[in-house]
Amino acid sequence: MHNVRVPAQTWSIAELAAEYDVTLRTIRFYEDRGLLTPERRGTVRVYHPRDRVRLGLILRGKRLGFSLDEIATIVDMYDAEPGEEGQLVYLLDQITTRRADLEQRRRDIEETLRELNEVEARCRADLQALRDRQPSRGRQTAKAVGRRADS
Amino acid sequence: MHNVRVPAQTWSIAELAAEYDVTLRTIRFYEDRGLLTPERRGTVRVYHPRDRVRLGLILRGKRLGFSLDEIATIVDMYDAEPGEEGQLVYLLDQITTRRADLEQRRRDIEETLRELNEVEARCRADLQALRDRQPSRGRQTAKAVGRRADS
DNA sequence: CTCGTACTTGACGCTTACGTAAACGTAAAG
DNA sequence: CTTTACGTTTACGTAAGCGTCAAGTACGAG
Repeated sequence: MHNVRVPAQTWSIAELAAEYDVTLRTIRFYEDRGLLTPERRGTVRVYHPRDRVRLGLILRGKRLGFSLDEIATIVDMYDAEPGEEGQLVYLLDQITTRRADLEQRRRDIEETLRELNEVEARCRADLQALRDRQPSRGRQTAKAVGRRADS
Repeated sequence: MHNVRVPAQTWSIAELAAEYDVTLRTIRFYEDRGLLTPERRGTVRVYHPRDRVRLGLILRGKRLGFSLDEIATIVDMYDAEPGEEGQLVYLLDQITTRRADLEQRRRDIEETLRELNEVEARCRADLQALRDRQPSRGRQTAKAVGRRADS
């Protein structure tokens, strides 16, 4: 089985906080919400690789705009034990839901990016026109008409 | 110029709310935050196509997890008048920032989708194994080991 | 022993994005 | 006139996601 027995590194709360650029308060808050479950040595928290990975997932979830509750269900999917059939079916259902959600977001993002490109093009054109025409004073151009969102 | 003079439809607050499936409260709140500026006929709000488009943009922004403040800057970009050079340069800068943000989100989403696919595959495999082996009772399989996020 | 550093648990505060009444206006229908 | 539908403002409530003290514990260095 080639079991290499890597020392299984651990981290303090401050180390994790520094690495992921969050505050101690935040990490403790996530624990309070059941998203992290560090070991306790006496009163002190000791974070294992598992916790570290989960923190990464949590923060990615946050970047995606999920609520902590949603993140909880997602993260728990990642390291769920196989369990019984009902559990597995439920998990598959959750996956379907999440995927639909993410694909909607992706469509939104791509649409927004396309529109940003248009706005940028208009912007550059205006800038160019402005510089061609009047190197010092600005003036309203006729091309500016009809660009507002009132079509 | 082929100016067709379309009647320029308007909507009541309830109509917009129904169409976009939000509450009246929400729409009024967006107005309070300066995101919408409907016409007033007496005391009553009258929404024009421009407002309708903006509401759509706002809601898409929300789906993407932006705050209303962020959404405000985005939406205002869409129907900004050309203005002076400084304005244009600022706008281009904003566009760059937003684009970077959105592209980060897209990467996050794609990574998450890939991982969801993996989880799903494992899940289906477990389910299959469970059904092959024990059509009635569930049992823990050896393949279940080492899947948790503690690698 | 004292200091410094890192950690702990409360507990209160704050912002965002609305929900939820309460109380009132207006205009058409019965 | 009363009801009904639809709209209005004002204002307090709330859940999420932390920030920010305050006060105490634990431990190695000097």
